[in-house]
Amino acid sequence: MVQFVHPSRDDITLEGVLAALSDPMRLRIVKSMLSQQGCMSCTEAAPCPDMAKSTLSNHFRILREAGLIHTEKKGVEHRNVIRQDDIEARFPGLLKTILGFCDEPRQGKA
Amino acid sequence: MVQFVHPSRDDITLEGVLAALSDPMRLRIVKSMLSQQGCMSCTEAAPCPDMAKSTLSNHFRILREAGLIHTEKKGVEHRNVIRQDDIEARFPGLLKTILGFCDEPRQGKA
DNA sequence: TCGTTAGTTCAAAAATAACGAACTATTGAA
DNA sequence: TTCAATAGTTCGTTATTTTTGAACTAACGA
Repeated sequence: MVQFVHPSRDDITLEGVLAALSDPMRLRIVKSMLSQQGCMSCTEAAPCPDMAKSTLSNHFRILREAGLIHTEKKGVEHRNVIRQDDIEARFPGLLKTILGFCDEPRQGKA
Repeated sequence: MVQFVHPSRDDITLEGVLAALSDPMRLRIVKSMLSQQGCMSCTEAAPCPDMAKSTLSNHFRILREAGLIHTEKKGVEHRNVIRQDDIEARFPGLLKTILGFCDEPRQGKA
């Protein structure tokens, strides 16, 4: 039985959030979850199709333990939601600021 | 003769900046440089005194190559300045947002 | 010139991340 | 109920990144 570890709002740290977002793949995951604004399964939010399941699972665990997403089991899949309110309460504007730049599709040289 | 690699303003990438700032030590370095608002030698900006010189040097190289700091040789030491204008031009508000939260000394459980 | 200081480079050790294989849990169909 | 399929996790190994100490360079001062 899988137990998900979710930090409480106050246990969300800046370094944890930054570390979680410093990975291009995780940045994309969060970005797609933000634009979706609803639950997404791990596979739905996968940043690229050819990523190993275990790697993807690990990325979600890191995002989860950093407090960026909330995961709960729903049937055969896991529903992930971005913890936008908690992060906003903890670090107002941070997510919007970071992901806002991420929205520019490409910047100069690819 | 040491040649420093500094990306031009437009070559500064979000992921590079986030990756550079995702390390607690580098975050502290940048933080102290921001509060100082002037040149700092590597040793002056060292986040902890017991860090190996090579590690410190490596952190500065990462910050430099991410475009966060500018380094130039001045006598026996290296003067590092934060490239605040370039980062602001590239990602307005990012640095202030991120480092602003970093200013809270400690948050809940240490 | 010699010693000291500040920082870099290199190669090896330590820590992290990615992967494939095996596993668990749920669903749906026979 | 049993069997196959699906969605993720966990584990152990490999690959990549970080940290470190040792040796080096460059600038300064006595």
